[in-house]
Parts: sequence; structure tokens; C-alpha cells
Amino acid sequence: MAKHAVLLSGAKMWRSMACAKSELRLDLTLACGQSFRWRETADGHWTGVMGGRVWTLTQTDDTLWYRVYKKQDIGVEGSDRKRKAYVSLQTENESEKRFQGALKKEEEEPVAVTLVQDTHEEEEMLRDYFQLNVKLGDLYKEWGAADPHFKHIADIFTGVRMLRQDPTECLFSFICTSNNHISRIQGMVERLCQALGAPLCQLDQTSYYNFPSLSALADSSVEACLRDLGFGYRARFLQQSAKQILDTHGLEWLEGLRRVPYLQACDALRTLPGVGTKVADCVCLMSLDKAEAVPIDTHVWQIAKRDYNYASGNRQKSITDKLHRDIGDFFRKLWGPYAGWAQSVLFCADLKKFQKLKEVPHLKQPQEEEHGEGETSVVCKKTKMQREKDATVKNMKTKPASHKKAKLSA
DNA sequence: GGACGACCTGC
DNA sequence: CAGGTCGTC
Repeated sequence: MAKHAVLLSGAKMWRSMACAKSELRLDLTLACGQSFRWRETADGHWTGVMGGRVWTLTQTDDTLWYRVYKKQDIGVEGSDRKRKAYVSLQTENESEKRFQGALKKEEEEPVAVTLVQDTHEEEEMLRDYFQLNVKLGDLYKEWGAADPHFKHIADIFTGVRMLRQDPTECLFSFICTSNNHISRIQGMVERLCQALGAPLCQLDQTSYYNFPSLSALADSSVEACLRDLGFGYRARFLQQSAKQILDTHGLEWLEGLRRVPYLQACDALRTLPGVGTKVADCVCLMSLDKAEAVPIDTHVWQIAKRDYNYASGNRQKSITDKLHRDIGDFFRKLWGPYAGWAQSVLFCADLKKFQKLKEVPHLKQPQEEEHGEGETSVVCKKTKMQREKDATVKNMKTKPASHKKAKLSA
């Protein structure tokens, strides 16, 4: 049976590309709640599905290593009938077709040429997924110059990068996040793929599936199926949103939102059931190229109040639409057109599971889950003076961290 | 615009 | 209650 690859025991099988850890930290980027489908399958090795293929990624100081697994060991036998019924609804995605097409053209030197093709395409897929053309180090410098609190966090949490996810996966994953916590969301997304997605391969007892297609999600039987799988009221949102997209817009609509302005894309998404301001912002930021989208959830609100002395919404009991806009505008003014990227760094730094990184290096601390309030004694290394200094950020003349043009919302 | 309560489930 | 959203007032 095929196994998860490990770099140490087979370096020749791996491909690599130059990539500094200051530009990308796999551990932070893949586990900070942007995507729910990557797992650490060996120390520092992350396995997941991207672009219809199964990958294992790992990194050394200046190198990103990757392996792509071929289709194999697809266990159709043991699967339950529910999934069989749905698999028939799957269609191969476009890039896969192009990929197959490309292979056929190269009949002269089958082995060598296809491998080159292969390598080139896979490297491009990674560059696109991690948006490696965006120079994160430069952005960190700008954010740090505009914002002392960011600078303080950024020294530890380097390489937190926004993924460019598939819009369908991103949308339907984030519909699952409402009123929910990360550990449960991960399980739900996994079951969603297992029930409705096409199987890709199996490694060490673990089966990997593609994310379900829109048509699979839109099937009228899906709500009942997902309720059985513990999705609760979100089951209906998922099915209805898929159906609404196909009925009133069509297959290409979601990807098309990459080419419209932020607010327009946001409004379009919000017409879907189960998609409010927060989910729409997540989808815009993480899959639709809207770097200025700043998703405001309860944690980000806490961060705004605690670290930026943000007081405008102090009267509010919960986050209203206006508060969303105001806090978003506050951060866009502070950080500029890539405000959503900067926000994800602070969000990551606030996750309980990453608190141990804030400790002095040689001290060890048991690892935990979810968000911390940053109040647990050991982990909070910020002094009172530092906090007060940070608070002054709000009062200083905030101007966008010099980029060409901040397409800030009206 | 803002304040509720309901909505599924599990830790 | 948890990384919200929806319907109603």
C-alpha cells in the first residue's frame, strides 16, 4: 500500500523550488484556518488536496519540497452506498483535462518530456496556490513600519501567507464555519469530501478525495445526507447555495468574481443562503484575489479592541454590518491594500495552538487548540508599556502603507 | 441601523 | 458557548 512520503527517506523522489521561510511558513499558513484540508502527516510534512491532486509538502531553510501522488489504490469496494450514488455526479475538472491533453501531445520522448511538463505545471500550481509572486517580506516591512503592534508580532510569525484557494472549496468550507469551532469544521469538511467528492488516492489508511463539484453539492438529496453527517442547519445552506449558483448564474460564475471589484463580489456572494458579511469576506480574501477584504469575526473584534484600542463599537452587543465596515476600514487605512493578508498574521498569532511560539525558545509547553485570549500567564510576553504604545496607533495619522493604489471601499 | 432569538451539534 | 446568518421587531 502507498505511504505518505517523507523527505529524509527518499529525497530523490522529491522535487524542489527555492523559497525562503520568511516568504512561506507551511506550519503557520496551512494550519491557521484558511484551508481545512491539510494535515501534518509526518514532522513538518503537510499532506492535502489541491488542484485535484494529492500533495505532500515540506520545507528546509531556503527550499520548498513537494511530492504529488498518482492515482492508485482507489478503494471503491468498502465505501458505503451514499458515496457511490454521489460519485457519479463528479466530472473531471478542466485543468485535469488540459493536463491529460498535454500528455498526449508529447509522444516523441514520452518519459523525459512529460516529466518536464509535469514538473513545470506542478511548480506553477504551487506558485499560484501560495501566491509566491507576492513578496511577503516587503509587505511585512510596510505593515511593521505603519503599525508597531504588527511589528511586535511579525518577528515571530513570519511567513504567514494568504492561500489562493479554489473558490468553490473556499465558499462551501466557510459556509460550514458559522457558529462553529475549527476542530469540528475540519471534520465536517473532511466528511463532505468523503461523501460527495471523487476519490483520488489512498496513503497509509487515509483516503483522499477531491472537493465536491457544484453539481454534486446541488443535488436535492444532499441536505438529508449532510444532516446525517452532522452538519446541522448548515446542510440546507450548502445545498441551496450550490443550487442557486447553478440555477441563476452557472458553473463559471464563482471564478468570474475574481475579475470584479471587492464590494461587488462581496454583495454577489451575500445573496447566497448561509453567506453573510464574514463568510463573504473570507471567500473574497482567500479565493477571489481581494487582498483588501478583512474578515471580521469575534476574535478580530477582540484584537481590534485589545491591541488597537478600538472603541467605536463598544456599545454594540454583537458585530453589526456597520461595525464590520468600520473595523474593516480602520485596518485598511492602517495596513493598505493588502490589509486582509496582514490581518491573517495577527489572527494566526492569536490562535491558542501557536501560543507556544511566543515563549522563550527553550521552554516547552503542551500544545492546545483554538483561540486563546492571550491572557494565559506564560504566553503573554507583551508588557503593559508595550500595550500602551500599541494603543497610540489608533491616534496617529494613519495613512495607507505606501502601495500604488488602495482600492478602498466607499 | 440595532437588538433578539432560533438554528445543529459537540466538547 | 463556538471563527455566523436569518427572520423579525
